Amino acid sequence: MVTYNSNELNEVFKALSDPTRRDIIFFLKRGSCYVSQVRAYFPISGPAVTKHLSVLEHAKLITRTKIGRNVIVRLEENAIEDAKKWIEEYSTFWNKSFDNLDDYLKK
Amino acid sequence: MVTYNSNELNEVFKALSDPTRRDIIFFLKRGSCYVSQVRAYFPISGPAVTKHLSVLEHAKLITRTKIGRNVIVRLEENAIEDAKKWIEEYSTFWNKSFDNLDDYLKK
DNA sequence: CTAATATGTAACCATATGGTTACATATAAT
DNA sequence: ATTATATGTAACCATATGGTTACATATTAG
Repeated sequence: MVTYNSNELNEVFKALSDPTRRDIIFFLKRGSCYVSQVRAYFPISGPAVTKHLSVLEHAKLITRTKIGRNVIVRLEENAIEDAKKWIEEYSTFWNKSFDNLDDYLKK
Repeated sequence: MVTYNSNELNEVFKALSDPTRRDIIFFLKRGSCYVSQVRAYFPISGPAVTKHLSVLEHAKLITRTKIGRNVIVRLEENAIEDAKKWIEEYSTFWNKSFDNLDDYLKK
């Protein structure tokens, strides 16, 4: 079975599958910030935010850097490129995809 | 809380989060086919395939068309565009994202 | 008509997921 | 030194997820 799905890509898509995590990513697009700021912004508990950040970090979509008692969260650009490429590859060949159905419908 | 996540977009990302479903999508890129062909190709039970197809159909990534006792499965292109746009928007502004951190690091 | 084929549904199961509260730890402030 | 703040961990819970087997239904073939 041909698969285009590496473990890394799977982590990225899993991470992107939760709307709160996507919101966190967009929140971070405004700029890097402290975990405390993410916690303040989202209407979920602190530990819930920590979990989401851990998922995002594991997928390499963000990094966490401890500075004193604060932790800076920043976006990391490499990982999402894989997902981007996957989707682009998916849509690039789109219009070539229906030959079989067309053949069928001509019968 | 600003959200860029419509229900539709969420369905798409949820659908894409499973590696088997992504494999099904790539399988269908070869061309539209019968459900039976998808069932034959993937090493999971028939009902498992049916479930995956239902998720993909609900996310509007595929359509199912019943022809006699067969069902033709084909990719549908509109839905994934939303996910593509989301990711593109994410990466478009990437390099502008780190001003806050930069400010911090200059201190 | 009867048998075979294609597909989907029902019921069930183990594990994953996303959330919570309570607590631990480390650093900064007073 | 003591208190307050920032963050993460532990334990737990309800629900979602992806899988299975058994069965139902619809259509085609013999």
